[in-house]
This record gives sequence, C-alpha cells and structure tokens, in this order.
Amino acid sequence: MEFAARSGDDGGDSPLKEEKKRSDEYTDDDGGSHGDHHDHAPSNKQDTIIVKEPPHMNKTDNNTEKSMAEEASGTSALLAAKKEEVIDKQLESTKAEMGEVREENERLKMSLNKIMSEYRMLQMQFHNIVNNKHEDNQETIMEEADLVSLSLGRVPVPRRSNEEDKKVSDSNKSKKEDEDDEELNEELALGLDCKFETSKSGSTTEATNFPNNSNKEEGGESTWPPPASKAREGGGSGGGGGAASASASVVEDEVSQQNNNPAAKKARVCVRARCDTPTMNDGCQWRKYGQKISKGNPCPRAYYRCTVAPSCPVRKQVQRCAEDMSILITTYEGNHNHPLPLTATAMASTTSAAASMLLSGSSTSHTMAPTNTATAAAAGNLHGLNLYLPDGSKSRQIYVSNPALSSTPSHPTITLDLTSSNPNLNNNNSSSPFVRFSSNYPNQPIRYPSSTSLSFSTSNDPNPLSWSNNGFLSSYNSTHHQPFNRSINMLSNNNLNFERQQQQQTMENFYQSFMQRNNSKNASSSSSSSSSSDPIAAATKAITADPSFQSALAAALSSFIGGGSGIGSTHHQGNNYNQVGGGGGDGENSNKMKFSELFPVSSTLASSSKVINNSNNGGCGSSFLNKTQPTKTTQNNGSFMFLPPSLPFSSSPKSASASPGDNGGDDHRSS
DNA sequence: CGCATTTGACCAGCGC
DNA sequence: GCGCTGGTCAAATGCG
Repeated sequence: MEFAARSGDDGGDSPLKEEKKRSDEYTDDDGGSHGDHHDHAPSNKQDTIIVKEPPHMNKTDNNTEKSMAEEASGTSALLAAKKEEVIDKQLESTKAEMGEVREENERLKMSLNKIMSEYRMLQMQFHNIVNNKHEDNQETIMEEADLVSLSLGRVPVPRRSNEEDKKVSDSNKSKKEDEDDEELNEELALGLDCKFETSKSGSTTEATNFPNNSNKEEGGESTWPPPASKAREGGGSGGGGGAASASASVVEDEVSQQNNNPAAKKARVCVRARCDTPTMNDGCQWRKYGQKISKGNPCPRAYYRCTVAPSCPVRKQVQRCAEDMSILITTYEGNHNHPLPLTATAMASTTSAAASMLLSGSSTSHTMAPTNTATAAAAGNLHGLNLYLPDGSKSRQIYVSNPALSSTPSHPTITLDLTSSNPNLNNNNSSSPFVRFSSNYPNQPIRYPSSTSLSFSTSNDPNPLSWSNNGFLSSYNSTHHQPFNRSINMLSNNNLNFERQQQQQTMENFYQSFMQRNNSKNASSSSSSSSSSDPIAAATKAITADPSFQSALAAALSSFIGGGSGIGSTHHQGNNYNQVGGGGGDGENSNKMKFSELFPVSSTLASSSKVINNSNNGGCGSSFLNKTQPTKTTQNNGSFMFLPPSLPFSSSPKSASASPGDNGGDDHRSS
C-alpha cells in the first residue's frame, strides 16, 4: 500500500509536470534543431528556397519584388511555422498522453500486484487461523471421541488442515493460489455455516438443486433411482414413463454427485413398527403393484409405489415380521419428486435423514478426495452415532452401526426400529426399548467407538415428549426450538448437501455447547466418581442437570434425524421433497402419542434389506440373523437422550394410502 | 365405468 | 450356464 500511495501521488502530479516539461522541450526544439522532426525540416528548406528564388525571377523589380517576396515568404513561413508548431504540439501532447497512460497503466499494475500480494498474505493468515481453530476443535473432539460418538456432521479437520497448510506453503505458484482461493472459499463457507446456519441456503444448492420443483427430490442423499437396468421401469402401471425417465436422470445426476458409489444408488430406509393394520398410514398415497413371497418369511412382501405424483420414483415394501406378526416392516426407497402432503412429512423427513446418514457414509467410504473429506468425516462420524435414551429403567437408543461387511452392498439399508417390546440389544435390560438406526454399509471404517454412548436423561422426565397433530414434539417449547429452528427450516430447502451441512452444523453446535456445559459442570460439581474417569457419566450428569439443554439437544437430534420437519418446520413441510419414502406423521389422525410410546423401540440392524433384530423377544428380523453379516455393533452400555422425530403411524389406515397388501400370507405368491 | 388390487409372468442380478 | 431370488409388469379381477 505504501508503494501504491506513493505512486499514486506521483501519478497525480507527474502527468502535468511531464506535459509541461515536454511542452517546454517542444518550444526549445522548435527554436533549435529539428533533427528528430523530419516533417519540420523540409518546410524550413522550402522557406529558404522561396526566399532565394525571387532574385532569379526578375532582377528589375528587384527591390519591390524582393520586399514583397520577403514579406510573402515571411508570412508563409510564419504560417507554416505556426502550423508545424501546432502539429508538433499535438503530436507531443499525444505522445505525452500516451506516455501518461502507459505510466498510469504501470502504476495500476503495480498497485494491483501490491493488492494481490497483500490479499495473499491475508488469505494465508486466514487459512492459518481457520486451521488452528479446526485443529483445536478436532483435538477436543478426539479427546472426547471415546466418550461421545455424536459428532455426526463434523468436518474432517485433520486431513483438510494438512493439505491446506501444504497449499499455503506453496502459495507462490499461481495454480496453488487458485486452489487456495477455492479452499479459502470452502473454509469461509464452512466457517459462516457454523455461525450462521441459514446463510448458506442459496449458496450450497447448486449441485443438487433442480431447476424446477420436481428436481428438489434429490436434494436428499437418499437418492434411490429406479433400477436403470430395467427397461420396464418407466412404463409401469403408475404411468408417466417419460417423467419417470426424467426423474431417473435426475437421480442419476444425484448419484453421480455422490461419488459414483453404486451402493448409494439403492439405499433404503427400513422402518420397523408395530402396527395392527395392513400398512402404516404414513401420509402418502401408495399403489400396490406387486406382491411376492420373500425368502425366509412366510409373510408376503407387498410392493407399493407412490401415487401422489405419477412420476414419483418412491417405492415402498411392506412386510410383516415373520416372528412377530404385529411388527410391520416398511422399507422406503427413493425420493419424492413432488410436494408431500402435510401429514407425510414426518416419516419422509425421518427416512430422508436416515438415508442421508446412510448415504453420507456410503459416499465417503470410497472417495477420499481431499475436497470431500468433510463429507467423509461426517459420514464416518455418522456411523459412529450411538445414542441411548434411558427413560428411567428404560433406555432408548439411536445407533448407527458401522458394519464393515455387507452381504449386499448394492442395497445399503438403514433400519429405524420403532417396535416397542424389543429388549435392548446390547444392554441386557430386557425392558429397555430403544430406537436404533443401523446401516449396513460395507467397508466403512469405524471412526468412533460404537460402544460409547452418552446418557443424559432423567429418569422422571416431567415433560414426556409427544407427537402432536402438526408434527411437533409437544413437549418442546418454543424457547428450546429457537436455536434450531433456523437450521431446521433450512433443511427444507431440498438440497442434499445443504441439508447435510445443516445437520452437521446443528450437531456440531450441539456438541460444542454440550462440551462446554459438560466442562463447566464437571468443574463445579465433580464429586462423582465418574467425573474424571468416566466422562460419559460426567456428561450425562451435566446434561441431565439442565432440562433446557436436554430439550435443545433433543431438538438438535431431532432435526438431525428428522431432517428438520419434525420440529418447527411445518411451514416448509409442503415443500419438503427431500424425504425418503413415504410420508410420515399422520397428523390428521392426531396420534398424540407420547414419545415413550413411539420410541420404546428395539434395535435392529438391517443388512441389505434383511433386518437383524438383536432383541430377545423376537423382532421380526431375528430369523435373518443367520444371513446377515456380523456387524461391528458393539455393546452400548451408556444411554443417550434422544428425541427422535415422531413417527405417527396411524393405526387406522385410509383406503387410499393404506395398502392392504400385507395380508399376512393370504396372498402368497411363488413367483 | 373407473380405479385399485391381484397375480402370473417376465427380467435382471447374483451365487454356485 | 443354471437356478434362485428380488423386483416389476400388465392383464385379469374386484369393488365402489
């Protein structure tokens, strides 16, 4: 800047000075030699000739003619001289101006270079600051990693930081600088996202958004394109073959964005819930297009497709549990490409979030590109999610397993077990229902020990969560929702990346807040034996001591799991196309179920559309245990407060949406 | 009559 | 290559 300022001062004065100087030089030259000005020299010769010729013309009138000639020659000489002078002045002025312009140009260049250099320096400084912060956070997280595997959306800091540092060191090269610019932008975006959850809605939608509303469907990671290999797919009875193909292309785009992971193409969300009716009323309209007897289960599997929109690619499979006929296994596949009914958003958002978790993990397991490390880490963290929900003697668990093996990687399935009677899988507490998300993604490294859990619920919760008509968890008050409302609302932007980021940010904020509180609590009241040796218990204590924080945590988790629609996002429900599978909470039926009723659940682990039920009393998937891959699911000894999005399944299915297909074996097929 | 469901057939993927 | 299985199609059927 110093140089620029100085040059600027020179630039302000120098043009005038130089012009004046050159003007003086011009006058001097005009009176002196004109050797440089060829046009000017001949004219002087011409004047000389004119002066000399008259004597040869007439010698008689020598005097008069001579005087006239001299006068005329003098006049013409003056005129010519003036012309030449004017021309020379113009030329000189022009040259002066050009020189001025050149110099100005040079000064501008110098200034620009100076600014660029300063910009680079500031950029490097910013990089360093950001990296330091990330490293600090990462260190904190890694310190607590064995205690809480809840850093769902955390950005993978270490790799990124290293590479950026490396790039910063090489910032002299232009390419590197460009890369740094990109990196910087990303960093900046992330940083802003951390602070302003709503600020990125528009910026992050370019990749996954679609020009029209129908393309919003693929915002979710739960992109499940219809089987492209099957030519018959488009011409189904549902009609809309062309639209279906368009949707398929959209899905393919989405898939291609997801690291070309074939597994991501067929991700599924399996929901296990007790339901006396043939099917759950999840709010969407379904049309049954097939039914088959699946291996290992005498109960037929019914195939439904969404009929809300003719081109909607969403499929769902409904099947009774073989061992417990009261349990209905509903598997959702695909994303709605249309606005969902208000009553369908709960389930849709829930499944979308689950699929998002699953696919986020899947996409990262195979792609280690530096630019995608954030997603990779998030995914890895997702698979380490292990949440328990102790409710007095009972505990609810949300668990995202991270199985390393999968029999059918092409069908990664995440299971949401909402059955109430299943005993806790890992705990030997026979009466501890829990919600469990499981995924069967193969080759997924476990980033966080799955055995860790965090319990911070109170045994006697005065405010049991319940699912109200409009999809709110009624026990939440608006105050507790506020910190998360923005992020939740933004989740309805139908952008996969954004949604994921929002979820990550929400969880990250939550985590940070939690850790702060935890630390403070430990500092103040560390009398318990678990304060130092058992950070889990300490965290539990810290959280249980603060009901408001429990609610905030619940909101965060709900927003994460439910994709935001579950809490305070009713205004966006109509636009939430991102959901996986059918819709959800049948708010119209107003099953104001208590949370404990909705999520007393057991844990299941789905492996390639086969459900592993670890419960002792017969989850429907237990019969498939022999076929399923052993997962790295480990003992979950802790408990974790979790307020999952409610899944208000209507017990009385409507004729339109409820498909009686699951006849419990009435209509067995043997294809 | 229109729509949804049923159901036999077909196709593709996978494992042996 | 063959058989098994899952998934889908589409004609037939049923229902309001």
